[in-house]
Amino acid sequence: MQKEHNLSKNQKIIFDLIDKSGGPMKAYSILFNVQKKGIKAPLQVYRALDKLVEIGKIHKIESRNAFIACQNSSCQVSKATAFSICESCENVSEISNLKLSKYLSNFSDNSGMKYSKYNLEFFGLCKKCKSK
Amino acid sequence: MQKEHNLSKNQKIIFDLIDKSGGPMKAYSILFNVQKKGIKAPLQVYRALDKLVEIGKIHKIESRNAFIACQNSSCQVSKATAFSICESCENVSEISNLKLSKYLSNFSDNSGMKYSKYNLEFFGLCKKCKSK
DNA sequence: AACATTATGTAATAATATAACATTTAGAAG
DNA sequence: CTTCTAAATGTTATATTATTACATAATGTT
Repeated sequence: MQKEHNLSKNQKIIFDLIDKSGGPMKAYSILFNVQKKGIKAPLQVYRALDKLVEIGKIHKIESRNAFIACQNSSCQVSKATAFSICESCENVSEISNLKLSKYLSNFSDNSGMKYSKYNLEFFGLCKKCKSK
Repeated sequence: MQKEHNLSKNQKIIFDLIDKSGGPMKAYSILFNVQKKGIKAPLQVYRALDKLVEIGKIHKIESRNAFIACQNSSCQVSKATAFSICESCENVSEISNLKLSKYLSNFSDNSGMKYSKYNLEFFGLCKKCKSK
């Protein structure tokens, strides 16, 4: 069960925007979109983003400097994320594949490192873009 | 076998610096370090980095905006990369694990996407930092 | 030699992200 | 319900990362 976090005003505005967009959004595009709601400075956006990432409501797509709403309701915190990214249309979706997440969460090598988190990004062409 | 690319002057200067550093380096830190060799502008650095990434001599650590020399001589191009990152000391190493790379290269789901590339970043504490 | 491709040089600027400081709000503890 | 603390907000300035645009030079190919 996902713990219910009471989002603050700015956090809620920004989460709702990203969630409704259905895809990845960049920080300054978020800023532009929430200025009418009184959020005027980059830092206000980044602070909300940081918190939303921390509690697992959104994830950062590192290769794109963009943020997407978590599409996996069972994901309490962002400690094991996997995405598929179309290099043509830039569509992003979160992969929820139990076998994959188990495999990666249990991965260990001989480095002596204990892995507590991972992020995986797959790249390719989506169905639509392939057939063009 | 890795194809021998004849690196240009700037590419060679920048690759040698990253390679000798033994770890990840950031673009503007690279710039600072090569100014005495006549490379004066960010763009000169980014152009060399782009090319070096393209031919697989270096990889970008997306979560850190940093670049590291490829530690895997059989890696011709950067299409399948995995790294372990210590969140305390920021040490990064490239993981070369045949089982892992096979598993990920062959991964497919029901999205209809054909994955041609992936990047995986594991986070945790390295041996040294764990014992502190 | 002519051409195409790749690399370089330079200046300006765009895009992404954080530091520092003051104030306010929301919860928890008494 | 008041005192305390942690979290969130507001604001300005600035740091960091990366690209656009345009001119020139070097390299490789036919």
